[in-house]
Amino acid sequence: MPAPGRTSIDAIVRAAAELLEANGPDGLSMQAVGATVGVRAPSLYKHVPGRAALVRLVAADAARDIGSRVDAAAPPGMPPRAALGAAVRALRSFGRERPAAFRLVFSPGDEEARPDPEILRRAAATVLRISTELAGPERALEAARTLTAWASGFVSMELADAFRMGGDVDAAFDFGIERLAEALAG
Amino acid sequence: MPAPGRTSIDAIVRAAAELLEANGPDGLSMQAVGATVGVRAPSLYKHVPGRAALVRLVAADAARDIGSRVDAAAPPGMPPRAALGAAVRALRSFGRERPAAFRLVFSPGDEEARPDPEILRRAAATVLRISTELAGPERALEAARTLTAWASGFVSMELADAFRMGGDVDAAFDFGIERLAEALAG
DNA sequence: ACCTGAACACCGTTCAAGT
DNA sequence: ACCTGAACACCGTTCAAGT
Repeated sequence: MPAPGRTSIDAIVRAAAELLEANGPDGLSMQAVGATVGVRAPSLYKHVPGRAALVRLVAADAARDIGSRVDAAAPPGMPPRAALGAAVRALRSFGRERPAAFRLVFSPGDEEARPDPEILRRAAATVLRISTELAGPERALEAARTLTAWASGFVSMELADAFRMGGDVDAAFDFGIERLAEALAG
Repeated sequence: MPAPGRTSIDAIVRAAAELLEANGPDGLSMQAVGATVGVRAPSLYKHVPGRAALVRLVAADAARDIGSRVDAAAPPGMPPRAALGAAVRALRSFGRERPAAFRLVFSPGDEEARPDPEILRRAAATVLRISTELAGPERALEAARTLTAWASGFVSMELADAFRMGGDVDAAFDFGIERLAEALAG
């Protein structure tokens, strides 16, 4: 009769995500995760191969969440300009709710922390659909890249508190949405 | 007669920047920096208050470098659309030459690693000038934020190897430049 | 004035030993 | 099958002692 197992991979990933959001990347330590789920750090290695893999699992969860939020916000059939706004607003909302998780997904550092890009494929498909409707199939990929670069860059800068010249940041976001929609429609 | 000092703050920052680029953030350890400049790790504390401060000095140097490259690429008097292209191309070049330093400046993580935003002010002024010429004084700030978000987002994604759907990434960059120039000109 | 080794408090990770 | 304490190799940082 094997021991029942005092914790689970789900509880571990959840604890890691909470610690990351509460105390930053350094706060996501194996010892802290263990303490949160009620186990010693070495026991975590029965559930996950190491810290890097755990961080990657957190990132993958976040990427899945982003994907389903973007998909839900901009369902097929929505007029493309409205869909563009809804999709990037969903991304921005996620960034504000879970800034540390957002960084994990979109910050280029930490090679091994990045989730499998496949996970963001559904979100990518939605952005590509919107871009096709706006810019036409010939220019869809370039348009999708322009849109994604702007949206992720804007939210990254906002989270980094990089908008320091005053003014209305919400207005700048709306400005970007409008101008990009026009620009991509060409 | 005081000891001459076997190393210097300049040599330390230079060594830290090289280690960061060569071996990533974890490679920038006090011990490795000490070994590079020919001193034991504790001696570094005579020159710099700690690792976090050292990382910040590396980031500040990188930000200064970005600022002067952008300024030099897009001098006053250049037609605004050409200046826009030149400025963002200079940013992209920097990112490709020093990806780790680019991440230090533009990645939202690592609160304490970010350089004083004041350092990027010259570059910000150049972008704001270009944006004013394109979008007019009323919309200059929004336009500058749109442009900066897109450019930094694009380079970040490129460094993260996030463009995985094939196609020509250079063409997508040029597409972004053209469409943004039109969009900001309104 | 600068540099050193030793020490301290933390990491992540491995592993033999327990249940 | 899972959990543990002990151990190992690393960190950053402090500090008394050397020159």
